Amino acid sequence: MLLNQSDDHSLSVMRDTLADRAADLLRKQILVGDLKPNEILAERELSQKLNVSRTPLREALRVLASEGLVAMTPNLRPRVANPTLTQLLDLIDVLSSLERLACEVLGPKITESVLNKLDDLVAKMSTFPDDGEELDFFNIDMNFHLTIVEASENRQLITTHRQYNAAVYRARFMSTRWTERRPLMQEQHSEIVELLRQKNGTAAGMSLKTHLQQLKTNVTELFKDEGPKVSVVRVFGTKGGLN
Amino acid sequence: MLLNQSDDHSLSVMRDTLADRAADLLRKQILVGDLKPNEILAERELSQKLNVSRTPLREALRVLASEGLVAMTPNLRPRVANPTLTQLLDLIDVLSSLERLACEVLGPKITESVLNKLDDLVAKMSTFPDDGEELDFFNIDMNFHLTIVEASENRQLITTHRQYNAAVYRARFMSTRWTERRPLMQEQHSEIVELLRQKNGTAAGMSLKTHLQQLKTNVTELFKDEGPKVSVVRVFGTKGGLN
DNA sequence: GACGAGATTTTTGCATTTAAAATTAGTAGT
DNA sequence: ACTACTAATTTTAAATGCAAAAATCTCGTC
Repeated sequence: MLLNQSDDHSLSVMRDTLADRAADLLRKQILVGDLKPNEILAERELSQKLNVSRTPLREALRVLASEGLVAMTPNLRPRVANPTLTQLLDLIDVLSSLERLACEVLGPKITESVLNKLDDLVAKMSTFPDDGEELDFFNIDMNFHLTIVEASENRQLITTHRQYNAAVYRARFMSTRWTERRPLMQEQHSEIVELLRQKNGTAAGMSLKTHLQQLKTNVTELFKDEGPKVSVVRVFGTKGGLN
Repeated sequence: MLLNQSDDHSLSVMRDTLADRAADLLRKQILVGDLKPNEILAERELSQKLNVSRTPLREALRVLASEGLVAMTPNLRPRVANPTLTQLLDLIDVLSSLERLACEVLGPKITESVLNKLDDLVAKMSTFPDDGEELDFFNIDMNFHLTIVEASENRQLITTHRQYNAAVYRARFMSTRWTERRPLMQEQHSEIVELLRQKNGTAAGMSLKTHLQQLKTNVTELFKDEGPKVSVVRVFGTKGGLN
């Protein structure tokens, strides 16, 4: 939990500031769900837990706010963002577009090594046992999408995709627990790889887009159960975060 | 230049923090070119100019860094980001995708009022005098694209588009100065509106995408002249900004 | 005149402090 | 018991202070 100077002497990490490391750690904790939506992130408390002063922590929180993971309203305590259904659907639409672009860029220039990696992931998914760890299945899915995006080699795309992915992470995780829909998922992945192998990025992009359309319907259904539970928080402006 | 509490008592503005306002102002200044690429943004100096202490300014700079407008490396003075050609082309690809999504969303639900606005902008562009102010022409173009994106009503899309637009702003401005290519531009805009009127978002999206492809070639040519001039700056990691 | 080692100044990173705003607790009144 | 209001407490926003790192300057040397 502490934010110590890492013991390994890897150069790049050394050069990180406390604010950077705090942001990284918090981002991770929000993703995994260690910090739950709507949870209060009081500066003092957090800075003590992280063993940092409030200044770098504040900087980290502000960055996370601009990424949409934290909701900050002036004078109010920051909270972990808690997107509404509409916001989630909007996010997924953009995420779709980004992954679609990745396919289109990747199509013409895809390498054997990437194709092998994708094949491998498809295989892993198809042989995944029904009683396997949910998190493992999720990670396979995630890796599949990430592999495609990273293979695009468009740095901006990769960064923005990472941010959007973070914002819908929980929703995506919940969605993979829908065991009945896993076969369809696996089939769609397989199709995408096939189209990429034919270097048909456009078609692959389309396919990926409809694939993520499924995510939207899943999320919508999930929200019927989980959504109303969460308390609504008062909001002033649309400045920072997902409110 | 100062960052005063605005005199009008509009509620939402009152609630802004100094960091928010500093970020807004700096963002604008970077866009317009008041702060030029690679220019050093020393904390003390800037904070004095803005009449703020270093703390809120630092927070603002960090946010701008996460938006890609400022390049921050630990212990080094922040600079206005100065994207390379590859980065610009990557940015434009993503920008394209975003605007394409806007078209696709907008297509089915477009209203008369939006169509009128777009018609108006196309008209303004077609009657624009050859010796008119370059900035005016640019603003017409900008408004056209912004109108489409905002009409999508996807908040996330609008925000991310704003960020990407900011990052390529200068390049886009330079591109509109290419007077010979303006007629083509105007024609493409007109086509897009026509497709949107037919509620064919997909086709409009495609058209918009090829329209922005033109921007890529323009930027590439512009870089041949302007690019090499700029000094390259040493960089440690890819952490913050566009380096 | 160009170059480089070392001292000096400047600048960032982070902690701490102060002031203002929001939250909470408490109390009186109904 | 419930509300309305006030006082005490907590929390953020912003300014300031200090140590460490980088940039700049000085001055010999070639």
